[in-house]
Amino acid sequence: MKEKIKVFIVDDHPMVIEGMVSMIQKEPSLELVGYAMNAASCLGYFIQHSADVVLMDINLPDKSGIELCRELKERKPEVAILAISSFNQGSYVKQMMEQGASGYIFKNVLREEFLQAVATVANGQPYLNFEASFAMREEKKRTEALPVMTKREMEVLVLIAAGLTNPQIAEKLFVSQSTIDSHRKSMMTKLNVKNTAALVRFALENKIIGSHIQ
Amino acid sequence: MKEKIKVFIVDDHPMVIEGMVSMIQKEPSLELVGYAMNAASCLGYFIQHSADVVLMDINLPDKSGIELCRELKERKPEVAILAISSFNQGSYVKQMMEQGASGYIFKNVLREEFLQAVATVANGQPYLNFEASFAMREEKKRTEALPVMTKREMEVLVLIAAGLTNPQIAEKLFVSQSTIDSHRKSMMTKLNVKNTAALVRFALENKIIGSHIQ
DNA sequence: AGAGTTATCCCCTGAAAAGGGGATTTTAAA
DNA sequence: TTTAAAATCCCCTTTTCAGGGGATAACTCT
Repeated sequence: MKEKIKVFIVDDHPMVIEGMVSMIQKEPSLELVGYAMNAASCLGYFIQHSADVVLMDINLPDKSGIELCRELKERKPEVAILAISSFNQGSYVKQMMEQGASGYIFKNVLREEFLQAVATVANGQPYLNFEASFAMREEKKRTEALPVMTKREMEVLVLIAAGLTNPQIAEKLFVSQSTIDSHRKSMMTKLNVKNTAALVRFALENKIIGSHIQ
Repeated sequence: MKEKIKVFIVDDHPMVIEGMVSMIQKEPSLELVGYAMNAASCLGYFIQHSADVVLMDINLPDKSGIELCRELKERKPEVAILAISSFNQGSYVKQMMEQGASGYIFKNVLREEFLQAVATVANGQPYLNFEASFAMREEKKRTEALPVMTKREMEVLVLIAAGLTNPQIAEKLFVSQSTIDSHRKSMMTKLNVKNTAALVRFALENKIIGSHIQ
């Protein structure tokens, strides 16, 4: 008889853990070796123990799944990581895969697909469910379509969105108004917009600049 | 012996359903009478059957939990609804409670609290977990601190953020430029900002206007 | 060493926005 | 039915923005 696949869970939702545990226990080919509700205790577990597959939520209380994925892979490259996210978080798929995850599924997958995904990544192959690969393609399209802003342009854009005028920005960055004006013009040309309003909106919607509510 | 509490689940995540089912089955005072993965089949169930408590996810594929809550309460006012949300959705707490939900908990509650919540709402009392009531207070503070925009001002703000100039907006709304100018001024006064950039940013961050990526 | 990009600076013009002031009518609420 | 708020319009001035046209040093990549 084949060895059972050793599974470890990191998720901060007891309900989801309970659900995954229940699915795993009903499946003879899988064996639950432990679970954690935050990144720290997950890393703690892997100091002395190991597993074949880690089911990893991308939203954790102490650090992001992306960060945890990177750290775990650094220490335990042989462990396959299957990222599990709530939907509407498609933008993380690309990042997780880049950090070494073997697979990515959404929490709304059916039982069968979930088991399939675990088996696939345990076998060393990648697995993305339909929505995840769709989200990844969309994300790629989106970022590729995005004009490249230079460092300086970003700085200026942030200050524009903060409500500063060109003269104020010029003063803050110790350059002349003409310079700020040039940056502004080149950004408007790149983004194909005609005024400040559209510029700010574009920047916020595409997360070129972070939006923090005061 | 007391009657068991009849529980129905609506959630589109099989993992979460599995988790809740598992918790319910381990608890002798609870009885699972069915589950649905979308709003339509939930409403379908309640045509012929009933339950004491409905565990309702606020993110459903076919309609929002807020809408489903309203409809279900309309037809079955005697059923207690316990809303269950992923975190970072605190803004929905207030709306759900207004639509007749008896309680609201986040998916990261512990098993004990989950069972406590079910028992409480089944008993006719409201139940909010700590995070939910905190989120509700925060949401209230946020919206109360927000200056009140009039209908017309909203319309103008949306068009400003869309990148239209005052003359263009005036043409679109069949009023003079002076009118748009007045609206713009009054908004800037209310929001205490000094230019278009800050105006647009404020509007987007406070979801006064919806942000849709093209 | 040369090509391309980035960052800096300048000129010009006309349009739009910012910031004051005030006024009228319509609508909603008390 | 009075009052308050909202929506409409106009005047004024100054500042900033938008859009064209350039130019030059610095840095990066080949």
